[in-house]
Parts: sequence; structure tokens; C-alpha cells
Amino acid sequence: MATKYSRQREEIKTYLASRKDHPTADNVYMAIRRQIPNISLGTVYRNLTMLVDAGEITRLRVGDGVDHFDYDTSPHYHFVCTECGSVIDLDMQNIDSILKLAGAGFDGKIAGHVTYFYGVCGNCFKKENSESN
Amino acid sequence: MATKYSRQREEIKTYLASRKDHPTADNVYMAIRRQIPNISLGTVYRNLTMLVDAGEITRLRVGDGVDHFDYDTSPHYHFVCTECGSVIDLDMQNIDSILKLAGAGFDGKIAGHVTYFYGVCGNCFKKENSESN
DNA sequence: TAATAAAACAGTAATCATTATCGTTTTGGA
DNA sequence: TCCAAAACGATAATGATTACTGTTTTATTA
Repeated sequence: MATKYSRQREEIKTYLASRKDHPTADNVYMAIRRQIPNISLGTVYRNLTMLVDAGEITRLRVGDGVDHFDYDTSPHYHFVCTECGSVIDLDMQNIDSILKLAGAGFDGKIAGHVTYFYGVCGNCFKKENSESN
Repeated sequence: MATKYSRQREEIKTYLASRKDHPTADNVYMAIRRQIPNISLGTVYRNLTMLVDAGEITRLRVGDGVDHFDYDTSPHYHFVCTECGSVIDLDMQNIDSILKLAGAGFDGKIAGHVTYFYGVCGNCFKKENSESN
């Protein structure tokens, strides 16, 4: 029941805290192997799930078929580039007011919402306009 | 290149048009087998993807690990029940104004957004309150 | 109506992310 | 130091989806 220390979990937290892109389980696995070469992919998955359940990190599902993980658990929104797949934090005010709109005329209980934005990120847009076409 | 008629695809469209829940590929497969017993699951997947690409249906990703399909391609929002997993249409005004909020202070091009709501649906809420607990 | 090439099919194998299992190692309190 | 719980590494299993392959269907043309 009680959670015990593990070096693997600490390294995972440290790594996630150092990134503002939003690594996948495999990204984490590849990175941690530099510190702990024989870490198992299963260990990465298990610890990521533990940290999500403990509320220490957030699991992001942006429709690309792979889970991303975010050390920043404060409420904020994400942008997904349809060109390069990168997931970027957005600096925007919160839009929980849409919960009221959704709840009007609905007979269940709305607890929250998932929103992400998509389009072409600044980098890809620059690239497109500097190519010979 | 040209699309040819297929009875399988027609049955899939007819089935989807008849439902307002949001069937998965496997739901469609099970249902169509009553009409075409030896239809292949691969055929269902291939046709669903074709219909999505043609803009005749919409693919819904609500974070449960399975794609759902919607015959209604008009812009609208969905609610996902965290108890029973059902996906329900919401009757609410559009919230594309959040695109402006997201675009302010972002250097890329925002093309759209994905939003869904979650909580406990009316049915599950009723059940919870009629149980002896 | 017969010939034919493209499209679609059924059946099945492969892929990919994720979870489960299992025998071994580590942790932390007695 | 002892020991039970927790965590681990390695690997197998799962589940949704996609890819492959030889056969059948569609639709056009002779």
C-alpha cells in the first residue's frame, strides 16, 4: 500500500520536470536509459501511471495514438501541430465557462472538459514559407 | 482512383445513420454481420476510414482508447460518461470564440479545436441514487 | 454480352502502444 | 540483521488498428 522510494521514479520525475515539450513513455524511456541503462520500458509505464494517479503529473491524450506526459499539473491548454506533431503549451485564460453552456439542457453531471487546439506551429509555418515552392 | 459501389460500405453508412450513440468499429462489425455474416473486420475499418476521408462521417477520439464514429458531420459537442463510457451528443451553442483566445500570443496558425466534456450521464446518476447505499 | 482493369473483399498476419505476469532485487521498518 | 511489501527487469499478452495477398465484384469498353 505505502509507496517506497525508487531511483527509477525519481529520474522520471526529474526528467519530466526539465522538459516543456510533452514526452511520451518512449521518449522518457530513451532519456532515462542514459542514467539507468537497463531500466525496463514496463517500469517507465508503471511509474508514469503511478505519478498520474498520485496527481504529480498529467496524462495528455491529443488524438495521435500515444500518451504524452506533463509535469505541469496546473490547468492550462495545449496546441498540437498537424505537421510535426509537437505539443505546445498555450498561454491563454481559462475557459471553464463553457461548462455552464454544456450543462444547460443536459440531465447528467458535467465534471470537466478536455480541449486542445490544432493547426500549424510557428516553426513549421516558417519552414513552409522559406522553402522553394 | 474512382470509388466503386460496395454493399458493405452502404450497409455501414445505413447503420451509422440509424444510431445516435457513437459506435466503435467493432460495434459496426457486430451489427453488420446480421446483414452480411461473412464481412471482415478489416473491411469495416477500411470503409470507415474511407468515409472519414470523404467527409461523410466523423471520427471521434474521446480518450478511451477506441475510435468512435458519428454520421452527423455538423459541428457539435460530445459528453463522455466516466461510469458507463457512453458518448452522448450535447445540444449547446458553438464555442469557436475560444479559438481567438487561444490564438492571441501564439505564433503559429490555429485551425480548430477538439473539445469534449465528461462526467456522469443521466442514466448512471439515476442508478447511483436508486441503489441501497 | 464478353473481356478486362481497377476497386473492393475476406482472411489473416503484422504492428504498435500499453498492460500483465513472474521470478528477482530493493526498500524500510521491526 | 530479518522480513514482508514494493518495485524491478525481462518478457509475454492484449487490444485496436493497419497491411498483405489471393479472390471476387464492379463498371467500362469492345
